[in-house]
Amino acid sequence: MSDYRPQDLDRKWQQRWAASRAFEVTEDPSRPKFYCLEMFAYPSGHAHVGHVRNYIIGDVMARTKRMRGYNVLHPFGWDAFGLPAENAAIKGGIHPEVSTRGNIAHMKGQLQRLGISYAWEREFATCDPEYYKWNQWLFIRMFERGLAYRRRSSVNWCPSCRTVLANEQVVDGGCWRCGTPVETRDLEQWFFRITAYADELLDDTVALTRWPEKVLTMQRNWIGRSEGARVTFAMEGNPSTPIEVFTTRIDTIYGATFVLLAPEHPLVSSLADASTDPASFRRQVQAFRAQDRAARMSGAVEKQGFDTGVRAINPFTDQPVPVWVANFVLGEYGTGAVMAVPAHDERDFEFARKFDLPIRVVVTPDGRPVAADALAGAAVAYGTLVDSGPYSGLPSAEAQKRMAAVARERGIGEATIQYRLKDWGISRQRYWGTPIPMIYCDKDGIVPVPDDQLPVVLPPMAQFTGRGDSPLAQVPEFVHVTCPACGGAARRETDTMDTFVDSSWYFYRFADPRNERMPFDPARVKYWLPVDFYSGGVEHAILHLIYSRFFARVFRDIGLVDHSEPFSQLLTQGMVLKDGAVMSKSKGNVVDPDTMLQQYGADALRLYVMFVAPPEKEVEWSDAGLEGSFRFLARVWRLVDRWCETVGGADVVLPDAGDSLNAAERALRRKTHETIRRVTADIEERQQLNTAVSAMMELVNDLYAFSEQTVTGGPARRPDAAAPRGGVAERRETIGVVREALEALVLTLSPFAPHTGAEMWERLGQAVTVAEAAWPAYNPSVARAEEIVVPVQVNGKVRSRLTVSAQASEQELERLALADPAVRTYTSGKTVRKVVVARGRLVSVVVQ
RNA sequence: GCGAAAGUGGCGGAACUGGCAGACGCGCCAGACUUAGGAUCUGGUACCCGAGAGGGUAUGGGGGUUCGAGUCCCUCCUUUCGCACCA
Repeated sequence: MSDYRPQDLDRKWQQRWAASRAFEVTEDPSRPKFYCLEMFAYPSGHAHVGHVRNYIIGDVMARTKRMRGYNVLHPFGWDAFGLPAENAAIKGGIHPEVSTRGNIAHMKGQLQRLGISYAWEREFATCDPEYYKWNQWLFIRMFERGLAYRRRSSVNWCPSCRTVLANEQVVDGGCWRCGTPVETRDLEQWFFRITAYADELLDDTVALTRWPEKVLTMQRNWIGRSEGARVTFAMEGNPSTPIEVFTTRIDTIYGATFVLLAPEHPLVSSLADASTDPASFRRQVQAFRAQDRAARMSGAVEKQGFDTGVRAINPFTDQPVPVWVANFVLGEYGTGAVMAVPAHDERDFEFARKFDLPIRVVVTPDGRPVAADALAGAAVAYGTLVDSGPYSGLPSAEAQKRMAAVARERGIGEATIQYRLKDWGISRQRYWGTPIPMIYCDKDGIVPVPDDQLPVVLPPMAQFTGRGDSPLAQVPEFVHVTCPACGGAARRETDTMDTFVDSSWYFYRFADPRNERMPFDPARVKYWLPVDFYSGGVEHAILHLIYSRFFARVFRDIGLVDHSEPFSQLLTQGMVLKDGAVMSKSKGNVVDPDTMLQQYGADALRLYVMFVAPPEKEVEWSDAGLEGSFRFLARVWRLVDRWCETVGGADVVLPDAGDSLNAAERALRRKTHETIRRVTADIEERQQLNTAVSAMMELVNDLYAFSEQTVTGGPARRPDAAAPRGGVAERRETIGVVREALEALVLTLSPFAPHTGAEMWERLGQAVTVAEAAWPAYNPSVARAEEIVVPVQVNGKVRSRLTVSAQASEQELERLALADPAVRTYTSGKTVRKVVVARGRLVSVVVQ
């Protein structure tokens, strides 16, 4: 008799795995590979059970695939650069390097105590110069290809702290530290030309069949491709400054009765100068620009605008139309100017009604004119053109083609495609990130750092003041450099890269994490990639996953990889809530895995988190549920404890056809194989890990019932009493069947509960460890039931059940059903209209 | 507002291709074993009527297709998530 003491098992097996480097792998062309990856972690200090759920999901997959014969790569690392560490340094004076390394050490310990089967030999952190060197290398390759470029762009600026703020440091429009309202400043910054891949990133989403549709939809919306046309409106009396607009509805251009400019539009400034009251003009523009930041968050912003006093010429009607500045027109999208067609656009309609601007109906459902006064709202549907000169009578789609073609002939526009996706601004005026490897020379301009001088290492910094722009600009030894081209005095770029750069290719590095000559060896990446199973939070549905898809294409075009999509299958795991809210330190509702481990061991926690709900679903944490999983493991433990001696040394070969088995033995055997089938499919095909666990629970329940029936004493009725420990009355067949069941159970359970599984496997007398053991084989002929129960419905209600051979024919079933006494009480005196037989499932009788 | 997903016992959730709704677990009730049990084992547990056998009603509401609907179609309601003036 031995008690279930999971803490001892955790320690024992974790030590063994570490000592034998059990989960390290090498490329092996003779075996199918499986690259299982969970999104790496930001080392915040402590992992809570919400984070940990993701690692457990991945670990169940990895361990299962290993047992299924795959060569499994299951690595882990740290997304270690980022703002929180730097903020902490500003507040508390601890250098980011120090706090980050400390946090990594602690979290690594947490994951190891959970028994996650990582190839720790491959671990790295993005703040390792050996890693970020290759960020810099890749940046230079992108610069060479025109994929990295520099332009002016605005940043958040706190006038009080005199520093640049990241978006997440702007809280309710104010600075995170002092609350001062944030201003906008224009700085020269670096961008990645992701828009060059917009079409490809969009089109290829259809090939991602193993991604959640939700994520693909979000990505498609993010890219936001829209087909339309650019059209030029000349300025009345000033042909040198035309206004270009983008529209998806050129078919409605005869209804364009005014033009709207974004407050940021380049023309606005000169229009202000020319206006009758430049000061008031500018004041209004400034007010609109300020709205963007603060008002946008606080709900619906009312549409506002004012007349610039100038007019533009509608190039199709040749009529002058007023030009207004409007707060709802976006400066960054399209051309920053729109033609307003109030009759056919809701926003324009609202605006026109508010400011009493003219409305012209130019598209109607049937081609018959409609008075503008009759409109209750904008008519946005396609239809037939009216009052549109030579285009009247054409359907919208046809008109769009012809009008775009005519615009092109006349040199006033053309059909074009517009994206919502913008180029990726990667400059960060921060310390704790990858230095951008560029040098500015008065003579040679922008010069990349030569490859052989990489990495550009972050200089140690004594003090973090949180003032000024880029912290690196305050380190003279870092800034002053000689120009690689002319050898003269030059200065370094002092911005660092967005940390999303780090996370956009780390999954390649895991294939070859110590390479000193290249970001990775293409041959190794060719073997391991793409990632077969990638899991992480939905919060990365857009940015991380789209940037990674972008980087994969860049690597492909550089010639380092031969695929376009880095992740074959994506699983977005749901969050773990506590008291109905996401766990967070500030809310004080964090469930610490270590506390749970001390009480119940790693396996109970792992099992519970897998059992409570399907992986994608959000779940509410429950201590009672965890307790239940612990009880289940103890129940399995007692079962194995009771049988291990009997079964351990036994060598019983079960016949394929179970002729010599009695009914109970055959039933147990059937259950065993049915369980293998269900668990395997639930893990591999459906990733429905909760039902895999319940299938195993059913088998355990059956094993208890079986022991109860067939063996005196029962398995654990009296764990403390000197109950006979097997070997008494058992038939060889019984032992064989139980042994098969227990082995299947322990094997299928071990990905979920690896420590308990390994120990029980050992106790069952197995020579190899459970992690190396082969997954149990499913035998369909054993799993098939000989006898089945078929319900019989009369007019849709179940009235009887037939116990028949599984081979019973449809005719047989119909005959038996109609002859059944219970059925006859409902059919007697009535006419049987119809009998439907679903073989093996059900008989449905219709009477009248 | 637009888009997507989801609504099943007291709770978490099952139900694979349209075929016995509620697997499995939690909780609760009872029994056994016990000095004791918050351990363990066994049984019960959707709701209503009925002593019982049994009957009826149930998968957010309403309608439809079908021998048969949690599952498919239409419509409405609610919740969650995403996008939120993208012209």
